[in-house]
Amino acid sequence: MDNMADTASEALPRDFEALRALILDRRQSLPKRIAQVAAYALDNPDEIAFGTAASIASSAGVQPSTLIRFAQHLGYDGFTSLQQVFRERLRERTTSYEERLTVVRGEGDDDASNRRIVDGFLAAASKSIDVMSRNLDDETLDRAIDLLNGAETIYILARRRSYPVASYIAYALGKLGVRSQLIESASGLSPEIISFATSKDAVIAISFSPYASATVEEARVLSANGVPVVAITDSAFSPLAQFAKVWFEVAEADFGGFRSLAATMALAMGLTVGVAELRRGRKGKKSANSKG
Amino acid sequence: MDNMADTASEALPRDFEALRALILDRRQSLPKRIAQVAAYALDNPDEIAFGTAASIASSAGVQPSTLIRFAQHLGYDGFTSLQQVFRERLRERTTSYEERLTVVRGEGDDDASNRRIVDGFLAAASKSIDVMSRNLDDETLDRAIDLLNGAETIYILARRRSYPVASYIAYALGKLGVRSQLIESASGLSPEIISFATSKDAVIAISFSPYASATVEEARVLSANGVPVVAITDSAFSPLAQFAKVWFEVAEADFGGFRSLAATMALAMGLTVGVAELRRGRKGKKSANSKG
DNA sequence: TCGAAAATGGAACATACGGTTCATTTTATT
DNA sequence: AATAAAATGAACCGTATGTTCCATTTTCGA
Repeated sequence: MDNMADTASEALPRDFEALRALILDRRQSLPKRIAQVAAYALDNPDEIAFGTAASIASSAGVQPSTLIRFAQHLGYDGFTSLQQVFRERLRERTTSYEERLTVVRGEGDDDASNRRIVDGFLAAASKSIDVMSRNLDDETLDRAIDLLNGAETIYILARRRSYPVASYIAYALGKLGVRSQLIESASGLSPEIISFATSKDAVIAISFSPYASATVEEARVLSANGVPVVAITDSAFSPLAQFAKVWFEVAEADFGGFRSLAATMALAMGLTVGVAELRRGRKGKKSANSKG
Repeated sequence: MDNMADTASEALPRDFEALRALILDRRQSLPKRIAQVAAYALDNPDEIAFGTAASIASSAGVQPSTLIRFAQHLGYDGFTSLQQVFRERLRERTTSYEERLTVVRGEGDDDASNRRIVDGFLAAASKSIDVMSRNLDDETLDRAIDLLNGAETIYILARRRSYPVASYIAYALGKLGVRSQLIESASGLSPEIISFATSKDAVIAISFSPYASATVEEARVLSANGVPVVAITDSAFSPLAQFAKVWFEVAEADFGGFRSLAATMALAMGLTVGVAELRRGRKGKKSANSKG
């Protein structure tokens, strides 16, 4: 009773993240069964949101009364008010874009068609991000960044649709103090620039079907010259995948024939900043992060 | 009883989308109060998921018993089983990126730090898209596209961080057969190119704080020469907003000092494709709305 | 206009729910 | 080892919930 008085003085978490932090903070000081509930709650928040005290208790392997004690330990006056927080969490999640889109499609056929177009691109971007978030392989990423970290100059190879990504990488690397060279067609100097690259350098090549022949050819030459290639492409059958030491398969959703660049952009920024981080501070091995 | 027997032969929707389709299908044949509930349910699915029969009925302006009748009309044996579908819908939504991020941060502090960086950019992109989806104004969008539709040549103005967007717009407009001119610093010919623009043309100018002086200056000159400007920027106080006939405020989330481009990209593609659609087929005025 | 059938409102009902209480077990302290 | 304090389990209780039932109103066809 008294030991929960001081905690009641702090405002009770009304949102899930704060509650989560509170639970993790108290984890050590909770009684065994209560801690068991706490762990279950953080692992199965949806169950807490929808289940009944009895069903949750059964799933968590405790008595229903323990749930109430758990809530009271945290300062809530009962299980119900704790449950509200878990429900709010689900409420606040914004509607997914897929869902929103189908809604939009169903209504007004003619008007707001411009809005529908933008929504389409937003949905494509969102989906692409979602897919990448699930499919990206940590180890591939680490290898790519290690490889790029060792390079004196990073050459960036991309044409047409992929070019915006390349220009963003070049911009970011420049801001981060990493030497880089963007290969673009306009200057007409691509062959000369490429001939400077050595095995001490590295290449980021970006190309999606239908693959720009210039990008493929240049990647081939560079690879043959011993310059390691990191490729971002859309398929294992991509010509780029053959020449690459490390390659990422990125599945971008499309809308109206134009594929999103959102996932590729995020990956590109990840590579860029990852290299920059390695070079200052996190040098070599990754370690010594203080806390979360 | 009998008229719902044949519907019971079809499997009952267990997921929300199927339920939604079923309701829309039956909409016409439902009694007035039941239809009222049906409309409320589709408009406030979260309320159905979390509320009690009494609270929902009150919000929808009907008796609790009507809710049960509604569920039974659809073939469910009661309100509770219908509610399950609305709850499943919330359960199935994939975890949001914000949430996923905090989880990642909490666990393994040392390893997978590269992954954390990419996740950060994915989260920033996702958030930006989310915000745009909520804040984008349909009327502004329509005005911008109408304005661009009237242009002989579309000039695209952007430097530094915004340049990737500009290059993508130029690429897309080219593919769609819309005449455009990308203004870039490299050529050193910006002033000459700009001097060709007339009031029959239009400009898309993109700049975020800290605003590239070249972009601002060129937008000023073009605007003074009577060339209408569509601006994409980050604040009402942006210098670009002053010169623009139409301007969009885009709030991009950032990670590690680098702001996302995801929302800006989607908007840019929307403008681009919107104009192209207007020019072929949907030509000129938007009208002829058939229904609501 | 009349009558039957469907729809609706509202009260009554059974029960499943969260919360409380108390006996028992476990833990900590001296 | 003895005792006090905390934690736990399990039965109990009041209430709020979903559901059912019935009287009334509305709708539709003859």
